[in-house]
Amino acid sequence: MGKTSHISILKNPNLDSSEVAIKNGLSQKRSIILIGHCWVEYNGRARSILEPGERILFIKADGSVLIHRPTGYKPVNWQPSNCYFKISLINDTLIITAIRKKVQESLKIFFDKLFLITVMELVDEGQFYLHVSEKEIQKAILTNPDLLEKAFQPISYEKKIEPGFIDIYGLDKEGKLTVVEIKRGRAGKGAVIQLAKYVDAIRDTASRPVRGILAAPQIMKGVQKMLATLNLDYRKIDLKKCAQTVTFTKATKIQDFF
Amino acid sequence: MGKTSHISILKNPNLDSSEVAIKNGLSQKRSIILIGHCWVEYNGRARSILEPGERILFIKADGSVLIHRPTGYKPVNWQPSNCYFKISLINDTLIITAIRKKVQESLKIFFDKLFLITVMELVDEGQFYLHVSEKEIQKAILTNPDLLEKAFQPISYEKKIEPGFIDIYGLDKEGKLTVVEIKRGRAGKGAVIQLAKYVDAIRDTASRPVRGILAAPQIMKGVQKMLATLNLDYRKIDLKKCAQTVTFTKATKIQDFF
DNA sequence: GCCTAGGTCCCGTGC
DNA sequence: GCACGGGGCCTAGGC
Repeated sequence: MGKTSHISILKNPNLDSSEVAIKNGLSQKRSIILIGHCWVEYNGRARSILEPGERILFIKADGSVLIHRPTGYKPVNWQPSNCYFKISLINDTLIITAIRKKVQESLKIFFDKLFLITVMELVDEGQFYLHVSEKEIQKAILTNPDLLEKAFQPISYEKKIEPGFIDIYGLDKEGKLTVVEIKRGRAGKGAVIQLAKYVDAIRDTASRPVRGILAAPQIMKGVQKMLATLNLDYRKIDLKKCAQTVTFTKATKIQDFF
Repeated sequence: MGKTSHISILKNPNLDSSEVAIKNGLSQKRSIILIGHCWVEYNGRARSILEPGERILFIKADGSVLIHRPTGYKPVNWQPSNCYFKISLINDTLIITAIRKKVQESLKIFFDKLFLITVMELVDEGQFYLHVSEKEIQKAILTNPDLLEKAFQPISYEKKIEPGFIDIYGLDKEGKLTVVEIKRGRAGKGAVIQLAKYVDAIRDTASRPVRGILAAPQIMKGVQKMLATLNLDYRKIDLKKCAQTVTFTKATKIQDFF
């Protein structure tokens, strides 16, 4: 039995002490990893049987369950989060049952030998970002203007005018002057006001028709209406495609991408 | 350092010995679990950043990678099987890079603290059996066509036509050409569209009347109406009878499933 | 390599 | 609650 500030370990535990350790871990909402020899039955939307073998069982703090074989990206059996557990020890077999209530589904794991039990309390407050920055969206659109709109032609970017900088300035497919305001996340009314300001400024100096486009992956409630009132457009931006464009151009330029 | 016949464990290892253990584990095609404090960068089809926190890194013997946070069914970052690795130790940071060659993608995991390293050789030869899959329903209907409809005669299955594959193709009791689309769960509008697509394709090539049947245990709201509009039929599938049919033919013993 | 389709898909979003 | 679409979907099967 080893112990750190975060982790308790049991090596080659007998099934009795395993039962205790698992029950304690579950009641304390810890994450648990069991490595051992087991077989599995699943009953629910479908049914499955997994014959005996050595696997890794991972029970997370939120009640999700994963059973992993030594190969393959996917767990062979699993249960999504928020399931509850029953632990029992019958005839030298430790039985862990994970039950989902919403969808009537149960997963039964039978262990006859455990090699290692790890019970952890992991502290993980880090944010996860699946994204590209506003600069990268800009770069992606400049590289591949179709990401904004078919046949768009950029003229300049970060163009300085009186009220500030225009993200992208160009011509649409009909040759109309166009101001593009980019937002990385869900665009709100502030973005619309910013765009309207630039469009007005350009219209004043150019004294010819000017289009305004709000480019963002999403817009907030009511923004569509506001845009319509001000006669501005919204173009949905596909962040994934932007990421691909940026990554690709970067990778071809910078050798040591990998 | 503890050791069983299958498993090597390092508790609170320093980064130097971690580097050695991981390199050895990889070269011997073992499965490796790392528990520690890390941050992650992913670059490929999309891009992501995961800020520092305590997680579990799981590298499988086939070169698949999973990074799990303390909650959630899915790994926060991952790499499918067959990727290769680079391990380096720079400025008190252990960097594990997992690279996919087919799709140009890289995953970088940076550890500044490791709590536990587990290196395993898991022996897992057990077979996995999944029942009540779409394939099984298909097999059941082919074996006993009455499960679909009285006097139905299958001609072929997985028949390739222009838009895709027809699950079952046959003749109904009146000898009319029939396309069957099978769904294992509750069939939605997507299934109807799929069916309609195949029926149209067959009608074009056969230039005679063609029936379309959606075969599923249940259908979603509005699907019945959609089918009626498109002049397609629905046949409710009894999963229990399908399972029995397949069980009998395969002579596998799956008692009290239902 | 591309395309097609299934999945115990899971998961978010909108109704 | 149900229905629908997206995912770094993954994976298997054809061509």
